Amino acid sequence: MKLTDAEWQIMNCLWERYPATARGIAERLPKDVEWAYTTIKTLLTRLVEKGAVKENKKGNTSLYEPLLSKQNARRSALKNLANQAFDGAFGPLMHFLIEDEKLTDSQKNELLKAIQKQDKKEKSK
Amino acid sequence: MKLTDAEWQIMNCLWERYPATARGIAERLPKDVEWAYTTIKTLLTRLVEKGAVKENKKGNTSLYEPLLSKQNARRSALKNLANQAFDGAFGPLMHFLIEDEKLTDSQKNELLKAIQKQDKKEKSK
DNA sequence: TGACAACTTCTACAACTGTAGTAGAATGCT
DNA sequence: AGCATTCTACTACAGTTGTAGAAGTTGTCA
Repeated sequence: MKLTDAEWQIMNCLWERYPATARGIAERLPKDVEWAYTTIKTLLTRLVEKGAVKENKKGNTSLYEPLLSKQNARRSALKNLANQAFDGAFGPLMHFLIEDEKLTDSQKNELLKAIQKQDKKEKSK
Repeated sequence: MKLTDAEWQIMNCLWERYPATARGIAERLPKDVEWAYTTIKTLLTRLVEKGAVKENKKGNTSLYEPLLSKQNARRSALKNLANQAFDGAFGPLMHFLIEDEKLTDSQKNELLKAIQKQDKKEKSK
């Protein structure tokens, strides 16, 4: 499932807390995003049509909650990027990240630990 | 600079070898991409307008070459993804990759080495 | 030199995206 | 009950993207 830029904004708010009303989402959008209320509704409607969000009419007002998990959305986005820009493989992608982006020492340590931990879990299986 | 899906296809061919003609690019497109020749031309024109590609009319035929480097295109794409889906930070992105994607042992080793190497370079600066 | 091939530029057009207005229904306050 | 507020559903509309046809121009080979 592929999300557009605007849809990511909405989903990010929704994942942060749900069920949520359109109004609630409006309030949790980043300060610099100034969308008309109806814009948010439109986006939500599209997300419902896509099956990324569930809508629950509660009397007068709709409550929304994600069907697509953040996990999965991230996975798709990364997969997509890997395909487009890294020959479909994650290895080169990570490589690029490590070489290109400046990591602080603590970030590096954290990564090392993460890799090792993941390693151990793997072994114990 | 943001590239669309179709534009990535073109750019990938162009980075692989340039200067290149539209015909040449057509030939190097993945087998499953079957675009009319004019489709490729349209995309190239748009890329030129965007400033991602330079066009060089050689008599009857145009030669194209990238102005946008692969490096930079990748950087932008990653930055964009990080912003959208990982609160703008690369740390969590990498973390996600490491935890979520199954790495083979050798991939892990390679990463460890890469991190360490990068570390050393950093120190020696 | 004429005909076919290969190029180029223009135009087209539907689907998707970003962004929002309008009108009518439901709710709430006095 | 009546008016203001707040929702919702529907419509709109320009810009971007994917995809390509048409028509004119240049090159090439017999």
